[in-house]
Amino acid sequence: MSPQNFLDSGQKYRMTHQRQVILEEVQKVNTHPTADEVYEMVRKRLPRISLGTVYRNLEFLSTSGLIQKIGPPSNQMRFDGKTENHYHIRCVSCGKVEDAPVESLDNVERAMRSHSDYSILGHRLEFLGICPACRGKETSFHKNV
Amino acid sequence: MSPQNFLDSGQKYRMTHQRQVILEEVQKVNTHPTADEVYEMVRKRLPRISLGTVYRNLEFLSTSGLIQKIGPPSNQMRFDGKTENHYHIRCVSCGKVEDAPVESLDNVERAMRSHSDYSILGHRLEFLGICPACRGKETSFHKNV
DNA sequence: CTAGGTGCAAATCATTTGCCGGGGC
DNA sequence: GCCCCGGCAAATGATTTGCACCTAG
Repeated sequence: MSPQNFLDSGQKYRMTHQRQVILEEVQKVNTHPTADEVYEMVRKRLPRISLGTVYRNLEFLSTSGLIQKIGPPSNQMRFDGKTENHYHIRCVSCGKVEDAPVESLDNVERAMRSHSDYSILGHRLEFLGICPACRGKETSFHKNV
Repeated sequence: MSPQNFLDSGQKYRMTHQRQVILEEVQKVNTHPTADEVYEMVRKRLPRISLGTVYRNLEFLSTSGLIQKIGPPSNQMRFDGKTENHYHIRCVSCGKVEDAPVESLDNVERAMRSHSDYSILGHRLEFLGICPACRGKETSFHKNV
């Protein structure tokens, strides 16, 4: 990947200094920081950077595949009347959530119990995909991811 | 479970009309509605209900185990410098996120591909637990869950 | 010169909370 | 009467966006 034009899309994006620093800071730690924490880290090197820029660039970097977003696939909570443990699949295009036809991963959770020093309370598995209704409809993804 | 006192904790909580209606509406559908959607659904039966009440009762019902919260285990996004597919464990007490020592569930994703009519893009597996540092420290959970 | 980038502040969106009156037991 | 509750509106907290300037190509 060229330093200037690292995306193979047609657009020309620059790896600016701010972007570079944010990327380095996120890669440097293994604490999976929040946007605010990244802001604090970056601010030590770039005191005049703004929180908005950090958000913009974290979004940019994760869209580019250089870093990963963890957690909230959507920022809106959803509720489920079924209380048994089961999994979901979320359409990245329309944000719809349905149940996933997969049996419970009890063995995986059991493995975690022995490999980890955490007290394991449970786990959550979610698939991401495009639902039949959305497939073909859109070229780019909806914001609701 | 008695209709009035359905929690085995010492406290006495009532299954009020609003609570009952919210519970029924969430159980009635399989669309995993957002709080707003629940509000709209419930409003058809209780026009004067407020959004705040819906939020309060969804929280109450999920804490009671009568319904389930899906998605955002925390409402704050986190970022990861590692882009390879890997899993995480989140401490429900302090909100910290670490990598989970579990190999990739390629076979599960492959199974989903054949069982589902979604175009599968990927999956996310997250364990919930209490980290060694937090264990013993607290009796009740931090808000950061 | 044109477009992407940034800093800054204001706006948005989901969610939470304080207040206060009302009803169940 | 006491305490849980619900309606309402204001507060909060994370994230996004509009705007004006700036800078690389």
